[in-house]
Amino acid sequence: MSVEPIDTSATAATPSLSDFIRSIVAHDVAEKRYAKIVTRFPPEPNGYLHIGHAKSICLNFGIARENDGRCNLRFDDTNPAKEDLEYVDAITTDVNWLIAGWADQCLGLKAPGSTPAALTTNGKTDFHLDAVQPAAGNVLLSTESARRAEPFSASSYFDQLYLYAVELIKRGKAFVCDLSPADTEAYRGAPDRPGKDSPFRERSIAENLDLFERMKGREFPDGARSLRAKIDNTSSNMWLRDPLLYRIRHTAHHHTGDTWCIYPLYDFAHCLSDYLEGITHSICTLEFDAHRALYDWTLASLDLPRAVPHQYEFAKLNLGYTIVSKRKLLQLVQDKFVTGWDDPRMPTISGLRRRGIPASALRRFVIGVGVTKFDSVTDVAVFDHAVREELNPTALRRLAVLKPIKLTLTNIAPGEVLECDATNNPQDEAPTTRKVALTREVYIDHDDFAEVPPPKYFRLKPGGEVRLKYACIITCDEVVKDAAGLISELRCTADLTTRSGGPNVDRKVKGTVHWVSASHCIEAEVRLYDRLFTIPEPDADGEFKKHVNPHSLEVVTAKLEASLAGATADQRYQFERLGYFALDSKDSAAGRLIFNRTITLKDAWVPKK
RNA sequence: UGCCUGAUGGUGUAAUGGUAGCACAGGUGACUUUGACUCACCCAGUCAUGGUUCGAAUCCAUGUCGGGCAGCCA
Repeated sequence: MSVEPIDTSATAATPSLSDFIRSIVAHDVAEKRYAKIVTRFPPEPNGYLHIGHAKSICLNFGIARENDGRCNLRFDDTNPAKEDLEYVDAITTDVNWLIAGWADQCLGLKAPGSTPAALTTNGKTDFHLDAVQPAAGNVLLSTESARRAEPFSASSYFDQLYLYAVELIKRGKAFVCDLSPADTEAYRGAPDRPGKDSPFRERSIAENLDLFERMKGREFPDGARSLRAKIDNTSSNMWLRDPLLYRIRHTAHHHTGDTWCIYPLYDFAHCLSDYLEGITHSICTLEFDAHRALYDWTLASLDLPRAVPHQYEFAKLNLGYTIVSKRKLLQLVQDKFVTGWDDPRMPTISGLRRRGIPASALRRFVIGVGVTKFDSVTDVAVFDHAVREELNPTALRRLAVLKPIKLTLTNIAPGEVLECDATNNPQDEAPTTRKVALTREVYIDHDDFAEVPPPKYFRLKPGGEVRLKYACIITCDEVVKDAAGLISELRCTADLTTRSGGPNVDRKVKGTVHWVSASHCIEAEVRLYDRLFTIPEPDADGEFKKHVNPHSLEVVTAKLEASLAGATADQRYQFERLGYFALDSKDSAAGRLIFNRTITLKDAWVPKK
């Protein structure tokens, strides 16, 4: 990794990223092996995208943008039983959001409704589907653009895939098998024990052709027959033991409807989809390593006329205190541990977005962890750091009190309003300010007062002094309690000579606290999120549900400075001394504001309890 | 007990036979009208054992430990 900051913008110079896959690509570029580098991001629409997919997206789109290439968005939709249009839409939105302003110029889409065109290449019949050059900007989201381009999908290759299967049969490399699923499994053997050939393996080509056509013709029920590759049942690689190519599923597909009752399996569909699109580098995660031999076998067996794609594998992302598995995230949704896929506690792209994480922060993080074949667990602190790095320079500073204690400044008259200048962002080169009202009654945060302070406590205590940020230094004269013994009010004196412009403005006190005027504030719901799991590796024992943090969400009614009434969803705020906050894109409404805490500020002070 | 794959500070990574570097975390201090930010300093590593070589994190051998592979999922 280079020492320069990671490039997360569209216009900045290409970052000097280096990893084993980029080295391979660089080598291929140097050798001029391809006219253009083409990668793809191929999610199955059976769930929402998560932070692990973000790594894959940034790898594939990153390689494309660094090499003036293209990255196709393709739905790997070959299993209608698990897939749904809801997921197609959600994934499309997520990908668009993550790459917007960074790599959308490399996004490969196809013409709406298009399928691979038949052509003759090097004297052979060939199929190819090229990408269209879409309009710039929110390509995937506007209906105008959708008329001109749409994501690729394996299901739009079903005709060609069927033809390739027939070709494999004709070449004696595939056969129709009548073994039941259970028998197929039994015949396959085990990793340390060879499998044995199916009794149907030596059927004639003519019979295979006839049976396969009848499979397609809805003649047989689910599971009755399958199309299998004829490879080697004694191979030490299980995926070479006559793997299935097609199975019968009388299930409607979200895209092709009832047109098909046979569907290709991943290993057959994926390599050929890559080929049809002219993919040069097919990048996937480590668990597909064993499949690479089958990927190569399938393409080689068809004797295709164009250059074939190659598969490379990298280690998927693991993050501390987080689950990164679509299947398990689905369980969290179904079992109501969270409110949905886009719950701000979820590591889904939609959840992170809703929590207020900028796309640039997500990119910064996943690019920063690097690409290797080492199965690692990244510390969440690295993610937190990336988020703060993006938010600190851009977030507007605002005053907000999460858990209010009323404080009366006894030397300020009721109704009197003292205007204070508050800085909008001290990180700006020329910071601007706004006015906040200081009045007789204000709120400070519960955590900023201690009747019995721990050692080294800089905040307010009986008889102690503290600065109200942007206002003045105050002294706590009296702690007023209600009948139950709970603190109901703090009576303090304001030293107005310490205000900005006052003679004693430079007087130093150890602590500075945030505050809001009781009469010039608004109320809002604020959702305080904590990590979803209580241990660093929630699924280490396979029981991640037992480690869900029961305190992952705390909802408070906060007091906010009045200017926040005009808060907008795309603006990020730093509530001073508390953290970064964003309006909830789903539940917040004008007049009923709801903020999500994106992340707390780093807090080096740890009181001893 | 088969095959594939991997191992660099606490964590994530860089170094492609030639000075083991960066980031995060942690620690100490400076600064501070955010206990934030920023700055300075500190901390701490090549899985083991052999071999090749003038020289090994890198190449070879053996071992150890980790991950993956037996869906008609992807």
